[in-house]
Amino acid sequence: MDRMLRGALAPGTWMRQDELASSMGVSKIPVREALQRLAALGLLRFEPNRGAVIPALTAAEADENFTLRRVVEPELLRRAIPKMSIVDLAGAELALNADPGASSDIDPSGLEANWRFHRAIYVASGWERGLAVVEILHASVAPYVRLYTDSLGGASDSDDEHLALLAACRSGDVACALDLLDTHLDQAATALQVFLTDREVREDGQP
Amino acid sequence: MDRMLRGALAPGTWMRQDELASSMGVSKIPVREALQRLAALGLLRFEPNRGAVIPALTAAEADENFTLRRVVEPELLRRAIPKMSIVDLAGAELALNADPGASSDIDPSGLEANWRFHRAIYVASGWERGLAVVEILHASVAPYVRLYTDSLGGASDSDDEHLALLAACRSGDVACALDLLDTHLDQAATALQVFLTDREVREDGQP
DNA sequence: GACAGCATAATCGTATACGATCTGGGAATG
DNA sequence: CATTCCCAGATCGTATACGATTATGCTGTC
Repeated sequence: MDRMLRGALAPGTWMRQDELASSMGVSKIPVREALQRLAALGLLRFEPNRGAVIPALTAAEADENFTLRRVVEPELLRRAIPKMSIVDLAGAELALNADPGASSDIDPSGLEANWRFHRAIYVASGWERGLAVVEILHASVAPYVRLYTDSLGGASDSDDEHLALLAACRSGDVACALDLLDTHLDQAATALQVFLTDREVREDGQP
Repeated sequence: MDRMLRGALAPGTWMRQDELASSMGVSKIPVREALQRLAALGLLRFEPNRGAVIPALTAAEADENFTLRRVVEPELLRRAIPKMSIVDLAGAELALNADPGASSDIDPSGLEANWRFHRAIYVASGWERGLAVVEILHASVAPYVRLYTDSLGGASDSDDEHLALLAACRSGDVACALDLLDTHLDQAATALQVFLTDREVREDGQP
């Protein structure tokens, strides 16, 4: 139910309560409560008497987002690696392998699979709060990452980085893993940054 | 309305919906929506058919909490200091001065005032998301900080640290400010840690 | 033809109502 | 006397209903 918003909907979309309610076979009340939860996380914004809308992200906000991820995720990774069991490793590998094959129709860019991979690693850290924070940060940029990933034909080049990261986790090489994660995030951040700044100057031209 | 939960209520307290509703002169529905927002932030937990309860924090979770703050808050501070206007500085000073004099009845430990001070600095960074994250982290440990601060007679010893931090902000000395913040958080973290571990072993004795 | 003004439809936000679930205490039983 | 069962009160979660607010399209006027 909440998963529908993890990057699947475009910014600016209005969440019609009656529509969601009838499509899910419930009344507006549980729908509104779910929307309020998402709004509290910043994935949605309630405007008075107008309902909930998926907010647009400025380039500055995206930059903030990735900077936060680049300070929080290393902490998760650092603590996760020594704790990763064989099952955790297998789970992460599974998330990776599910990626190229069955790029499902609702996730053509493999964005969900990508996040499941990172998540599978981070859960081993035992840091629920930190994982939640990162998950929100990831979700709030997801709509944009999806936009430019879909158009640019997929993020298959980052698969190598994922494999290398998984290998580092397996061998317990924390320093190497942290290094890989940092470049991984850095590349994603710059890619999104050029996409957003392009979009912003384009919109300044014809608002 | 949400402010009632910013550390004012003890863990384990059940949020009775009818009670809140009638005390605020509204029905349960807006109350439930507010509770859902808080639950999304982890400040509350909904248990099926039992309502919302303020969750207890383990020592490990408190440790995670402060570790996150110690990686996020420096980023906020680093970006805030060069941007702080004269109004921002005055706002921070005001929050400090309001602290010792009028320790209000609902905030005997000056915890609210303490947070307003830090917040007044961080808002200058322009990082809304990061500020929100830190605010949640602060709020979720607030009930415990309140417990040991109230009993130990107040955190007047940290006023010096606050003054020094404010001075560093004024002079634009980022390195010094970061150092002060780190020790500030470190002290708070260790104090809470001994309090919680004490509490946990005491509860192990008679569960 | 463009634009202000109004009527109508769509949508939101919340009060009320009601079935479902949980809690606590007393009666019945071994 | 301890234990189990059951019922009444309390509380939750959600469907329905309705006033309030906003969007939309039409009409009349300049």
